[in-house]
Amino acid sequence: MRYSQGVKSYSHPVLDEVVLPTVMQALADPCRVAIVRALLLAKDGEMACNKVPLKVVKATRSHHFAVLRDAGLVFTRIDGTKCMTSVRRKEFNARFPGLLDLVLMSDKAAPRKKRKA
Amino acid sequence: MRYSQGVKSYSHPVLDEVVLPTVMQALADPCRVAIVRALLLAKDGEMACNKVPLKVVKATRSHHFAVLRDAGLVFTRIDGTKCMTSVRRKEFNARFPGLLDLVLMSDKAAPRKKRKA
DNA sequence: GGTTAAGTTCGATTTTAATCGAACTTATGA
DNA sequence: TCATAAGTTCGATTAAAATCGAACTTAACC
Repeated sequence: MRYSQGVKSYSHPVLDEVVLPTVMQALADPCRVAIVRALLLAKDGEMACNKVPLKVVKATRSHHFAVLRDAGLVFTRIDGTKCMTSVRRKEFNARFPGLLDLVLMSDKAAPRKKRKA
Repeated sequence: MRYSQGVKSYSHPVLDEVVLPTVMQALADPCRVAIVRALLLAKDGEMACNKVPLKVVKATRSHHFAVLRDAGLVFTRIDGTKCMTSVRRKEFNARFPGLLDLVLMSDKAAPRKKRKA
């Protein structure tokens, strides 16, 4: 299981190496859009994974945060037993201008995509 | 199979009813990003599905165009035996400002997303 | 040391998406 | 009318993602 390190750590990609489809992929899930929105709206700009209101269990939640991290969207720092996550605003805006604004203004619910008959 | 209608027709969603994750989903596939880029760069702004260079067969191609159509990204009109597709630029820019610009500037190849070990 | 709180990882299952071949429609043009 | 070109739809297969429960780590606190 590789917990061998003394301290757990997260790795964050360099944004220049993140490509568009990866980011789109990350934001294709309503759950993750909700996370990013919550973080953007959070005072202090960060929030414990635990505190973001979601209807999924811990494991799934952890997974979604990892996807967002890998897509360069968020930064996570360790704070005792909890981990505080924030949106990499400045960097991300520089790399993908306008995207975060779209997330911010997307307030609607996100029904599962469905083709018409 | 429902080919009963005299003339084949496409339905295009009203953009206000398209939500962000649906669009993101549509653009999460490298193949589809390539299509949108090609259309944006095409002279006359439109192109026959057939003409967009892709490494997939007809059926798959048709599928990708349908996904883009359902996400409100493109408009398809019938022209004899072929169908000309164009990006719904104005409308789409009004609904999701900046997104098309991102697609346009994304020139890199799009490797399949992969988590680090 | 024991307990709890917060996350992570694994393994398995289910869901959703991508892909293709084959059979089909439709319009065009010889 | 027959053939062809351009797409679509179906059915099946494969490949990714989402989701969960359970076992685990790590830090904090008593």
